[in-house]
Amino acid sequence: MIEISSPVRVRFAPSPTGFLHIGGVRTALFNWLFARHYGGQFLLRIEDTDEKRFIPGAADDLMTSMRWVGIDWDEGPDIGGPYGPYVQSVRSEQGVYMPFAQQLLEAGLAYMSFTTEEELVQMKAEAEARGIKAFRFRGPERDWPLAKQQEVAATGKAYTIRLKVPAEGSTHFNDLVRGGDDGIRINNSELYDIVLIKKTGMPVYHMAHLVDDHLMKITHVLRSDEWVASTPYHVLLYQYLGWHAPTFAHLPPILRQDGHGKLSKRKDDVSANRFWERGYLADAMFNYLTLQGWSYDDHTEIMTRAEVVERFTIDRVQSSPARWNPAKLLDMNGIYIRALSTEATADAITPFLQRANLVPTPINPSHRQRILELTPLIHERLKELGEAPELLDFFFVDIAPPSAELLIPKKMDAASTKAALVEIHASLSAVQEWQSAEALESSLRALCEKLDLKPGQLFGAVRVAVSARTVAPPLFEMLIALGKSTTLNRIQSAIGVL
RNA sequence: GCCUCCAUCGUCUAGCGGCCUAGGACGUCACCCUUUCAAGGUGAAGGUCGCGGGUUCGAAUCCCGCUGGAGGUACCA
Repeated sequence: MIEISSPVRVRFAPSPTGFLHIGGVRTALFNWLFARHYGGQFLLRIEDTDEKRFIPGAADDLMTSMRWVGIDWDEGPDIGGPYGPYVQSVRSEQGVYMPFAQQLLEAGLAYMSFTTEEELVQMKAEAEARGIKAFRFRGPERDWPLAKQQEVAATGKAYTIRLKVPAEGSTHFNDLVRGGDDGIRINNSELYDIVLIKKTGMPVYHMAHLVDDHLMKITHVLRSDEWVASTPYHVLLYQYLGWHAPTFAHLPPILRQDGHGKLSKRKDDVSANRFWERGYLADAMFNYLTLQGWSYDDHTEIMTRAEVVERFTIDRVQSSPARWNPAKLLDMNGIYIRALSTEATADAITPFLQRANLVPTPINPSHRQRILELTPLIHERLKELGEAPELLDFFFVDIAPPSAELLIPKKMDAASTKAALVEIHASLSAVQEWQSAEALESSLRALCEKLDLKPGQLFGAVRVAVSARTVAPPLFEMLIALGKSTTLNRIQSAIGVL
C-alpha cells in the first residue's frame, strides 16, 4: 500500500501547441482525481515556452476541453491563485527563471555554452563517422571559469545556459507507478548537458517546469510516461538547486488502436472537442478515460464521478500501456445515453438537430415539444448523439419516395406489394383514433391474415413506404408520430412508385 | 545503435506464492424476445498467463536470460 502524505498539490501543465487530445485529458484527469481523492489542490499551468510552436487560442480550447469532462482547477491562468501567474511566458518576462540559472552558473553547476545548433549537428555527425555509438554532448566551456564565460558573452556572442551533468556515477529516483521498489536508475554517462536557458533567454521545459513546480509547492508530479527518460535531469536540477524533489508518478501511455505507437493528434482523430461534436456525453468520456490506465477491481466499470474520486488510488494505476478502444467508448456512451431521462436526451440531441437544419435555432416551444415526442423512438438506439439527425430527419422533412427495390418485401413482387399497399392505405384511412399503437397494429394484423402475408412482409412495406428506409423506429409509434395524413400521403406516393 | 520502462483471451483489465481446471468488460458468434434496427436475456468460442531457465512442497504471481513492444536519445514539450 502506497502512503500518500496529505495535503497534496498537483498540476496539469500542457503546452498550447494545438487542441487538447484525449491523452492529455487523461493526464489532467488523473491529476485531478489524485487531488480530489487525497484531498488537495489541482492547478493548471500553461507551459508556453516554445515560441515556435505556440498556437493562439489553444490555451482557451484546452480549458474548454477540460471543463467539458468536468475537470476544474483550484488555481490557474484564468482564476489566478497565490502562486501566480500561471503562464510561463509571463513568468519568464517577470524574470522568474533567470535568477535560478544565475545561481547555478555561480555555483559552477551550469555554464554558458557558445556552441551553436549548427555546430552541434556537425559534431554529432563527426562523432558518428568516428564510430561513436552514442554522442553525449559536453560543451567545451564546461570547465571554463565563469569569468571567462562572461567575457566571451560580453562580446555579444549568443549563448545558451547548459546544465553541467556529472561525468560519473548514476542518478536515481522512485516512481509511484513504474520501476518497482528499486526505482529507476540511469548512469550519468548516458546524460548530456541539456540546455536550461535558450539563446533567446527563454527557459526550456526542464528548467521552467521545475522552478514553477517548486515555487508552486507541487508535491506530486503525475505526468505522461514519455517524461521518464528526462526525469534524471530533473532530479539533478533539484539537487543542484538544493530543493526537495516532488514524488514522481509516470502514467502509462495510451497506445493507438493498432498498438503501434502512442495516440497522436496528427495520426488519430482524438481531439477532445471532436467527441462532443460527435455526441459523446461528458460522463461517458470521464468514465471511459478513468479506465485508461486505472481500474478499481475485477468487475466494476460503470462508476459515477463521486465513486471514482472515492476509489481512485495511485497504487491501482497501471504500469503497462493502455490501448485506445473506440468500440468500448461507444458502448459506454450508449449506456450513459440510455440512463438519461427523455427530457435530458431531448435537450442533448437538440443541438445536433439544429446543426442539421431540422429544427430552428433558437428552438421554439412547438419544436421542443416535437423533439420530446420523438426522443423515445430513438433513445435506446442512440450510441452517439450525432446519429439523431439521420435517425429522425424523415419526421421533419419530406422524403423522396423509396425505390421499388427497397419497397418490395422478401418473397413478393411489385404487383403484390402494390396491391398490399393499396389495402393498407384503405385500412389505415379507416382508423379514427390515430393515437393508439394497439389500434393501428390490430388493423394491420387483420390485414396480414386477409392478404395471407407475414407481419414482417407487410410491416416492412409500410416502414419503407413512410420512412424510405429499412431500419427505423418501431412501426406504430412511428406512424403515430408521423401523423395520419403524412402517413397516408407517403403510402400513396409509394404506390405510385410501383 | 544506445538508455529506460513494460509484457494475462482479438482489445482493456482482475490477479500481488496455494481461493486459478485464470474472473469481468468490450468485440465476435449462436439462441431467445421481436414488425426492422437497437436494447434486454441466455449461452458459446477465445488465454499452454510472450519464450527459456531457476527459487519453492507449490509460480500468472519471486529471480535471471532472451524475445517483443513502447518511450527517450532537440536551444519541443
